[in-house]
Amino acid sequence: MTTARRSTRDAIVGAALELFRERGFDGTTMRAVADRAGVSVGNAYYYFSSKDELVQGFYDQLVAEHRALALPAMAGHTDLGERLGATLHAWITAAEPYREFAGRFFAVAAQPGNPLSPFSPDAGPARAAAVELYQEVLAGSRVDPDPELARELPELLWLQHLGIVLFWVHDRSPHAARTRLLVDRTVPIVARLVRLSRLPVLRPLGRQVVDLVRALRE
Amino acid sequence: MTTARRSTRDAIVGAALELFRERGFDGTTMRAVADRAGVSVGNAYYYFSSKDELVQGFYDQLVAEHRALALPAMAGHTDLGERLGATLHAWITAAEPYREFAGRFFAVAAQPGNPLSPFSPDAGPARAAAVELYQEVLAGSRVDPDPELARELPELLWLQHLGIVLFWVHDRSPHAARTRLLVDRTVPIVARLVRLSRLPVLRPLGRQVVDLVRALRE
DNA sequence: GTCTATAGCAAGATAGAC
DNA sequence: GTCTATCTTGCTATAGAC
Repeated sequence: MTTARRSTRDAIVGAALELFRERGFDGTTMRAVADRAGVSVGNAYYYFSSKDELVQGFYDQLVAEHRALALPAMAGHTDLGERLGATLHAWITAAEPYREFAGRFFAVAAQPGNPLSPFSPDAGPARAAAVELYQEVLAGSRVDPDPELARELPELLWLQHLGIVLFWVHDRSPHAARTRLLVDRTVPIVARLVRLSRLPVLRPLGRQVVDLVRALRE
Repeated sequence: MTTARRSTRDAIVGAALELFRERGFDGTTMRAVADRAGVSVGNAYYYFSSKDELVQGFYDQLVAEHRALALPAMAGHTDLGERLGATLHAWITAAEPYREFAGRFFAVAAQPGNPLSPFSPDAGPARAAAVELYQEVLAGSRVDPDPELARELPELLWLQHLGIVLFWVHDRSPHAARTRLLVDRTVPIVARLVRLSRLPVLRPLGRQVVDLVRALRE
């Protein structure tokens, strides 16, 4: 990618992010984005084939900010619940500035076939990075779950993360207070389940969960 | 509501559903809907103030069909897993004809603030009806869960339903085979959890779940 | 209160010249 | 790669018929 291409592209993404924050997603026109970026509408479409695609820039930034916040936040903690809570709260903090239009964005991302969808093949690397973060959450904690379950746990925690995000998208409370409440109440449940997974009565349950995850991955 | 009003409305919804199936949601223009319904564009907007609102017709129809399929399918069964599985499979069957555009539709519905969102106040009645169906699933089954948990169980099962729907939306496998697999694997897990909820080791967990649901309802 | 017809705007997206 | 001009379509407005 030439530097000219790179800088035009960056200018468009930058203008779009500014405008999304100022006026929200719907309030931002492609004309306005092109204007602020100093290019023509046609040129903006040369780089991004739709308005929806513009939010890829937002997405990349958010993932990076989340990681940057989460790693130091859980450093020093060894309790799974604490690490998990720190990671999820870090996400809420990182996403806060984008609340106004993030709802719209995630609705776009949730569309099947959309490259931004966390389940789309295009999102493979981003998804792997997210799962890896939860691997780190687990690695630093002194837990001893059922070994079979342990292998699927990062992915399961990432699924929990997605659920929290989905809730957040619909959360209209100030400072996402309800989502933070959800995190605080959900994390102990998950931590407890992981702890109990070694219990003989729960072993079959754990196996069923593992089988489920594996069956769907094929 | 006069019969004239009713039939015009039905004509518009019918035309929209036909076109959605033929060309998808995006491929269907309001002009085409009005054309096929034999009304003017202005009249279509008189009944439905936006294109999104047209899918309310689809939604209503789907809910009715689901109920009509689910009730006989679980009749005669008393095992919670069987009843739950029958209900969820019934939904997949009812939704099958709309697979092509349903993804787009649910993406619209998932947008916060959208009246079609299952969490919006406008959707209160529809949501209550859905939760009630799961009350019936439970009522006809011989299970004896922890009593506190039992009161929140219909809502929790409805949440499971939403999760399945979310998966289905992204499921591209023929005849939604993967979603059916998910149902078959998830249902025993849920049924087992409900059964185990009386166990002393699991009581605190059940309480945490109940507290969570109640805290978020406020 | 229900409906037609038509004109027109705003904004997402495209075509084709350079 | 970039532009200008144009198209498309969701949606609104208006004026009037019954």
